[in-house]
Amino acid sequence: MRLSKSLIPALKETPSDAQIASHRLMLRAGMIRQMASGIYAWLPSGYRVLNKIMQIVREEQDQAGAQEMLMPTIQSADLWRESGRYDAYGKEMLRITDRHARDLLYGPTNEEMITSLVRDSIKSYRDLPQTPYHIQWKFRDEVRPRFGVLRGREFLMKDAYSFDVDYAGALAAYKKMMLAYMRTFQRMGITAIPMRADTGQIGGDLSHEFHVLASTGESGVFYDAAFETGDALAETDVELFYQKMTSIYAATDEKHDTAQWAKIPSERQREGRGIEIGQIFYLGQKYSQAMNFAITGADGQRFFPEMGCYGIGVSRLVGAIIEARHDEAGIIWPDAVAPYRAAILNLRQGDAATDGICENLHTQLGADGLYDDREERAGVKFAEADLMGHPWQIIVGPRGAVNGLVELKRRATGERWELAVQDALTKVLG
RNA sequence: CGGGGCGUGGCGCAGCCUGGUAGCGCGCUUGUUUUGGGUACAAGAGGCCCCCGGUUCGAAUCCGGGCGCCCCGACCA
Repeated sequence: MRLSKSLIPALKETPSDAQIASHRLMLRAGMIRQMASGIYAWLPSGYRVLNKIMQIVREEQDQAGAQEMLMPTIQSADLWRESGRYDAYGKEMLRITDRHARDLLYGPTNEEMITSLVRDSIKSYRDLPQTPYHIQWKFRDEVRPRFGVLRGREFLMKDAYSFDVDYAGALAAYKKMMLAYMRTFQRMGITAIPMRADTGQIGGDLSHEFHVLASTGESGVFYDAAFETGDALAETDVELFYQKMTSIYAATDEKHDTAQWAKIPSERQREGRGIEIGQIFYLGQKYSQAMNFAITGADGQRFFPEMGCYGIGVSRLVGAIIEARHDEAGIIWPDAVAPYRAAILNLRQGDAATDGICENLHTQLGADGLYDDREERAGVKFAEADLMGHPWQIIVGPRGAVNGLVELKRRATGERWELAVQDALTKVLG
């Protein structure tokens, strides 16, 4: 992409209504623009990040045996009356009336809908287990939206739902999903920690929240340093993984148990702040019962399937990753989710040598390269590249260009190398 | 939902108290300059001063009513 032709409106000054780092940086880097309170438009570079995150989530869900589908954003109130949640949900639910005066709502979650869908098509225990998921926009009419995409009203979420014949099956699904979540977050270059959680409005009695460590996080977290080593993640057997993962202490401040905490050697005690980016729940038969989803078992008797639900805040992750990965100059994208893998900075636009090298690099990098071909001073290009946080900057100036050399800069570490064009490219692509 | 604050060119703000033909910085356009960390000079373009009503000879400014947005708290993926 050529920066001169892109819709990536970077801002030199900070918009006054952005309080925290990720919100400020997303606005300044031209990733998003607010369209209404808690509602954002995703501009090209922000949308690229969103898509990369979505893709990683998708791959890991598929890997865990879940099947992708897509449910609508608008739901019928009748569906929610079946479970009793239409009245229970409160003002966070955005209620809509259509021209025929029928009650609709913009979905805040999809338990009712998926249960009804599965109920209508699954009639035998032989068809279970099933784990459908989708990645769709949700709406919760928060009293007070804030922090940009971390706490918007409209947000993109991956939600999966498992249906099993018995508790053992549901538990196996739960464990498998926890493993998939940890792999998902690891691939995105962030440290996430699963913590025992309340089940809140969703229901059920077994639940974990996943928190990204970030100094600006909303909740205080306490955890055992054993999480930092990543040993448990190397475990490929689901049972062993789950055992290891859940035997290490980790809790948010609400669920912090000081007696348990005291048993951990002090040199391994870690306190910090976290942002919740996902939560998994064992639901039991709450919804299958409420919505009369019964099927015939091997013994010929009718039974209610055991359910679980599993959410990841996809749009929130964009903000959470930035909270965890930024400095005074701007964002520091992990390679896997960066909008562009490398920026090509032409320091002397119009110079035959620099133009030639830049065009060549731009072609070879394809869609993952962002070419700053604007008629701007070097300082402007440096500052903006740091702000946008590309993992690599390929700096092409007239001094090196005559000898076929460019400077490669790694955003995360500040390291620089003077390299031949092809060597720089190899390093970036490697 | 309680408490506080703000709406003035794209962005950040001043002007409002004490009514009198709308201003600054950044950005944008053109030219010159500069050429490896947000360059300098010059000339320009761009505004229903959030909306509606009232007071007044005259309202960005005073009064009333709306709407929007932000911050603190309670609440939440």
